[in-house]
Amino acid sequence: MPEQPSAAAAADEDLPEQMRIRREKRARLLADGGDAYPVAVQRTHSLADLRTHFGDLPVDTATGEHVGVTGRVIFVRNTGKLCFATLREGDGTELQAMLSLDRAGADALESWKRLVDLGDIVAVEGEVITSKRGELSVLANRWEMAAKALRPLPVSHKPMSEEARVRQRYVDLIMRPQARETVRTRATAVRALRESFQRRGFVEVETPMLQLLHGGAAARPFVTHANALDIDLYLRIAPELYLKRCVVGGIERVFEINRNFRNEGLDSSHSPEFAMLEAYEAYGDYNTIGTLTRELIQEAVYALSGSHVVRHQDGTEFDVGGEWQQVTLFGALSEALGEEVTVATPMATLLGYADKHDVAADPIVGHLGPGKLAEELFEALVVPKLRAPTFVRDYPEETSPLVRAHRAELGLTEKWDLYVLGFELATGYSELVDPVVQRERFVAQSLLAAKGDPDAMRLDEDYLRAMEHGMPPMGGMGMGIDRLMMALTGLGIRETILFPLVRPE
RNA sequence: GGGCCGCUAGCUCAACGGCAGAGCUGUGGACUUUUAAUCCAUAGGUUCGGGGUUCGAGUCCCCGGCGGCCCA
Repeated sequence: MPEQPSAAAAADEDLPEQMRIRREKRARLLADGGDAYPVAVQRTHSLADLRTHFGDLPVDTATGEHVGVTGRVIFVRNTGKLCFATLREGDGTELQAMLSLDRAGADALESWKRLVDLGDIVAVEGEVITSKRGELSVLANRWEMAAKALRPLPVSHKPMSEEARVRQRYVDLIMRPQARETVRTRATAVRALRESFQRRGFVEVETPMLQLLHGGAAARPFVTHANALDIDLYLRIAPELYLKRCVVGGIERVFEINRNFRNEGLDSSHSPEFAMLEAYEAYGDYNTIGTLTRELIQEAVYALSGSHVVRHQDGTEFDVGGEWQQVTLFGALSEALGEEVTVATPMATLLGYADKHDVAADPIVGHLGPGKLAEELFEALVVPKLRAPTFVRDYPEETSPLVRAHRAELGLTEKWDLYVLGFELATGYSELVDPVVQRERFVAQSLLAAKGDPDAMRLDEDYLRAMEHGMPPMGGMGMGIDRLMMALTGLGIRETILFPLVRPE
């Protein structure tokens, strides 16, 4: 590779002073015969190990224990012949390192003061002691750079802007314990979900993300291209139709936790790619799958807090134990309107209520029917009030093309939506398993698509073929993992996703 | 898609149309018990980009970019 020192030097000239100086310190480490990025450093204990083993030492104790520790320097206090630094390691545990003239020697002390910056990762070898102020510390015999940081950290006493946190999550994670906690909370919750499924005999599968036809939900897909086949493919908007194929094949309890992609807007509660849980239970229905959903969430909460009380990072708490409230869509809507509304209520009447309550009928969807309008009224008038977990049951057939007809109520389907904190967390069905009815619903959707509705589903002939082999009665549910995290933490979706999509800088 | 707010030093933020500043960070110095250490000295800017008004624009106007909030 042709070296161009002049160009490199010119680039260095353009750097802010602090970055230039850190590069000079890196060069100095090398010039002194050291290494800014050694392949290995001595690490005998984690900082957490030391905190555990030497938890309660009296002030000004020398233990005689010699250890090697590592950590990122997050705070330094250098005096003439004695230096203090706070080291932080991955799980957030902090420990003080001390360098004294008499223990480490003049050279080590000098190079420490000259070469170590906030943000560097260092290795310190020395004795475990407590300082005169009682702080558990490693008093260094020697120190070594483990990884020189070439960029300064943000100020630790002022919060980073939300944009900076999202765009440079690695910095956010370094700086903010809560950011690291959120990552662990998510991992714990997802693990709890998997364990809950496993205990109930559910099998986890992975179904296609690249699909010839997008289906299983009403949403706009991303389109990509397979060069080998020279055909366009869709990134999946839902795994539903494949999971149901699994049930046809005899995997009677099946679930998947994986990513879906929807080519729609992004805001504080929507991300174009999002993690989704879907589960199907043969010989179940929307009642049993509702119970399963409640238990999954309760067990995840238990894994996090040891109780059924959700604790948000801002301190608010709410209890999700016991049975949850159940209402019907039209029942709750009737109550909110103070007028009896059913699935048979005519369009004109509903439009009157919409007008009276200032709910705008969606102008984009030209095919707006009474069922859709009833749902919009419900979303506007009832949903914001649903704070405690609530199952809203029995949606109009018109808006639920993959759900079977209600066993008792004409024009309704056996579907529930689970609302919590004013947003939709999960949805569950008694699944439609009749291939003839399914074909009719698909055809109707195709007509909508032909009329220009980009959210309408396409006819999936292979899925129908699967159904025609006999699909057992079943309950199914879907839950957004990111939404679940929002419910469990009280955070916005961009905080629960480690690296959400942002516009390029 | 519409409305409002914002974008200034590495970070967080000030600055009536009149010399672009503070704190932290950095740099040089003092300090062997610090905990956002302290003290002295000091450096650091394409004020998001482009155009316009003006004797003079970070500030006013127009266009664009990015972000946030609210509404659809």
